[in-house]
Amino acid sequence: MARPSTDKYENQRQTAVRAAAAVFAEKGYHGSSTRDIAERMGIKQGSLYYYFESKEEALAEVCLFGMQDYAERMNSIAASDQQFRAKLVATVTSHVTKYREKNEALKVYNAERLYLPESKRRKLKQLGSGYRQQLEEIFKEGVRNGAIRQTIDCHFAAQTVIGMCNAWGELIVRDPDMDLFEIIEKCVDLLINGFINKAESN
Amino acid sequence: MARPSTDKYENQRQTAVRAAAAVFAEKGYHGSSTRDIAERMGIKQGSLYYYFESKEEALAEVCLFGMQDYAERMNSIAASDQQFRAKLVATVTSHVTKYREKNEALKVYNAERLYLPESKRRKLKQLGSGYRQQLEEIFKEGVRNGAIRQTIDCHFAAQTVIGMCNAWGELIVRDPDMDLFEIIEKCVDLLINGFINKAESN
DNA sequence: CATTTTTTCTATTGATCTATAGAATTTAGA
DNA sequence: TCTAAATTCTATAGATCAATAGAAAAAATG
Repeated sequence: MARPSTDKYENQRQTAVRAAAAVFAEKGYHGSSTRDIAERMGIKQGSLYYYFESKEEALAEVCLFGMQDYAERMNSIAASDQQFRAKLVATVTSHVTKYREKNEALKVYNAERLYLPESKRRKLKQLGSGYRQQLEEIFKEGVRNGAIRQTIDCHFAAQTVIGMCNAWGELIVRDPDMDLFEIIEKCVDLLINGFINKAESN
Repeated sequence: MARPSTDKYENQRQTAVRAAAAVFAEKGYHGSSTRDIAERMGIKQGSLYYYFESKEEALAEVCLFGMQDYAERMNSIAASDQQFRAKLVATVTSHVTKYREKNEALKVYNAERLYLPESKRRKLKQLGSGYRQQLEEIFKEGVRNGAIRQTIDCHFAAQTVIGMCNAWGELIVRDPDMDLFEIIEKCVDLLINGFINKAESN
């Protein structure tokens, strides 16, 4: 039962995680069979259990894979020495770009992670709320140095940015031809300036 | 096989749709069994088929139930004689409030509708894109009469508002204690004004 | 080449699930 | 009350699925 640590094993396991991500993204966790996953990577159903202890473990791995460096990137953005606006651009870019890169895994994280039992979700929760908190800090800093309004609710702001990025991420996954750069630009413009026509504003 | 049209039948069918909505919302379509649904309404698994031809039909009904008057309400908002801002407030209010009212059904519509076959999704698609188009029209009108900037991409704007409302809807469903009014206010404020501190803006 | 380790396969178990058929029960109408 | 219709139940067929055990094949090692 001990896992070999050969190169081939690690490679195949990575392949398995990606295959699971693709299948889960398409059919949902409960709608996918272990047979689907195995077939996608060119092995038989039973052989999959050489790489995963259970289907549930596969889901956990996919979610982690989808979340990981995404959370790490936020760490470096938050710690960086940029202006508020630059940090916001970096956040949205990082978030939305992830959907293009490992599109399936992040989608699975958002849509299916709640089916994991508490024990397997703990680490994910940590990553997720760490992400949100750091984004919140960016907003708090923005308030402090006057980049954004004093009245902004930073918790609300962070949740909204995440929600907006996820919503566009979904659309991006479904339509690979979409222009990422354009979307990022427009999202940031909306977040900073709103839709209002200042010339007419009271 | 013909369906009775007694009051009791209609009532029980409605009960069945709501039960299905609740179960699908909690466990997902594929994660739910017809037994779960039947049990929730206090009948046996087999009896459920007196009200639905198939599990899939149940999903279609739930989605329709979740979308219907939600789309209708948008019709009347778009047709109304209000200013841009009022229409935006009405839209966000209507959208977010729906999540509180029939919370499960709308969540199911968003998360599970793609599992329906084309044939059963056609009507839903119509409702959905009708909704988006009317929201787009509201923005176009706003551009025309100068309420919002000329440079706003109305398609982007509509998608973003929908995405933002859905994201908050999800959070609202998960936390029943959330203050709807506050969220609506903040969403609209963000959409109109952005986060920027105008006093400092260049 | 011989042997050990790694990887994949086959075959199967037991569970669960959708859907159907027909019996039993309840309700409504004459 | 008697009868017909409506509603629910029981029982089961047929299919699929996750997971396991052990054989077979492939790859690595000496």
